[in-house]
Amino acid sequence: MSEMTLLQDLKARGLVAQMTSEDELEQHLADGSVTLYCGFDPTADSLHIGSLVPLLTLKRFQQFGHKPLALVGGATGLIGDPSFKAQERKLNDDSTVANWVEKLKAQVSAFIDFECGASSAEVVNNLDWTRDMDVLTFLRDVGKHFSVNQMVAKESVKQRIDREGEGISFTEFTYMILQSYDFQQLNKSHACTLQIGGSDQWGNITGGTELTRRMNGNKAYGLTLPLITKSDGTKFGKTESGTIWLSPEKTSPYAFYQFWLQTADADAYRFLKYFTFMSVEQIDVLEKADAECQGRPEAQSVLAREVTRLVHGEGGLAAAVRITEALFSGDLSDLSEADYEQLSQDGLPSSDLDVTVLAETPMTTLLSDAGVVANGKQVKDALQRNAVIVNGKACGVDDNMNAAEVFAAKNAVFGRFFMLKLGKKKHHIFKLA
RNA sequence: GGUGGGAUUCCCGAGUGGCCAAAGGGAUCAGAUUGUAAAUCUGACGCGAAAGCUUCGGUGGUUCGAAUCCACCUCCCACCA
Repeated sequence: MSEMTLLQDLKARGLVAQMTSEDELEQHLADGSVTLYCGFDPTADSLHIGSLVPLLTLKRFQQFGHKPLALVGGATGLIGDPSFKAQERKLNDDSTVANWVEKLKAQVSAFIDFECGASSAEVVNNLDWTRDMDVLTFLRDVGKHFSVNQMVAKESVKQRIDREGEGISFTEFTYMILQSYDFQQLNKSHACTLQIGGSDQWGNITGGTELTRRMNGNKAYGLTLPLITKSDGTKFGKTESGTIWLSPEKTSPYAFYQFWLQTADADAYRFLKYFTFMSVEQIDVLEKADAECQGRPEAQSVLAREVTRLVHGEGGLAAAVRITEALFSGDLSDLSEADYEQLSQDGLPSSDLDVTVLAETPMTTLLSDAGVVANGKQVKDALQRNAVIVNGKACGVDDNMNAAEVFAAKNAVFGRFFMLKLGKKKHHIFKLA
């Protein structure tokens, strides 16, 4: 890392999708500390792991002495980015968005350093410079610089314009102008000269560099990060239980850790480059070592550890590892009573059993109500395959109406715990109340 | 405002009077195999333990019987003005 320039490192990691005038940008970054920004729109009350790449990239720039601005889109979040979206989106109401803005601000702040002198990060909100702008000013001062012809030609809105059965509202169409205006504003107020973002943002970013040139007469640059793909072609960042969020309330550190641990071999080294601060050389060494020794590679566990630590800290990581080791590597009978308590505190799903209803509640209902699976069908399927295991004992179809016996106090560990396992990966602790 | 097209189970997408809880694909879940990987094979996949119940934008209607036919309504799209 010491010998490589920032751009070389990013390229080695596969983190550069597109950039404006590479040579000039390289020179610009070499000339001194650059202020750059990346926007995060509030489309939910938390960011998800997709935002991790740009977030960490901001940090990478900071490590090289540049000043990152994390922009939270209090204004753009009210409009909705149409880029590569197949359909027009519903508008969220402004109090919701305002609430999300606050949450994102806090989240984003965890990844960049605010106390490091000249390159200290800042969080900005584009609502601050758009809120009081009136329509006529917007149209005359900003809108005049945009050619609809060019906007229509952008790849990012093409499918909305060309595709049969879809359309785009003026509101969403205008999104690009707003984002471009952000860049121009930050260029004016913070001397920001570089915007980074996902590759879907290319159109919006180049709109901003253009506008900055026209309105401020300044050269500005753009760089986009690749879309994260998986080798099997399915969408990155989703599991059966939905999106992997950065917020521990929405995705527990344990679930988060498990997500990374289950990365396919074919993706693991690439993800290490994207999502960790390990050097490319270190990762290459690891890859070589994994290739040479047979059996299970190290990559996934390194990846899971590194990313979980980045997002949830040492404490979150420790909790995730504790649960993982208890459930997957050891004998459950090794667990102490305190361990069971700790596991549910660490984020292993758990729920209380109501003894009085056990007799007439089928296992299917019990488990789907507890959130172990989405519906009773899955439990039934698992029962048929003996894939429901309670305290080490497999249950069959016959046990479906036999919950009272399965969860009888005499079968409980320490008189009150049941470790339920469905399939190989799902665990749930039931506690007698 | 006019004309034409469309709305199907998570997604894409068949279905145009009974054989439809609805083809096929994707996603997802489980089993085998494995390494909590991939690939492959198998099963599940509206809800329900079951009997059974509720669906095909909405409301009415025709019919023994409708996702399929008719009327009206809502929303979306395209083209024309």
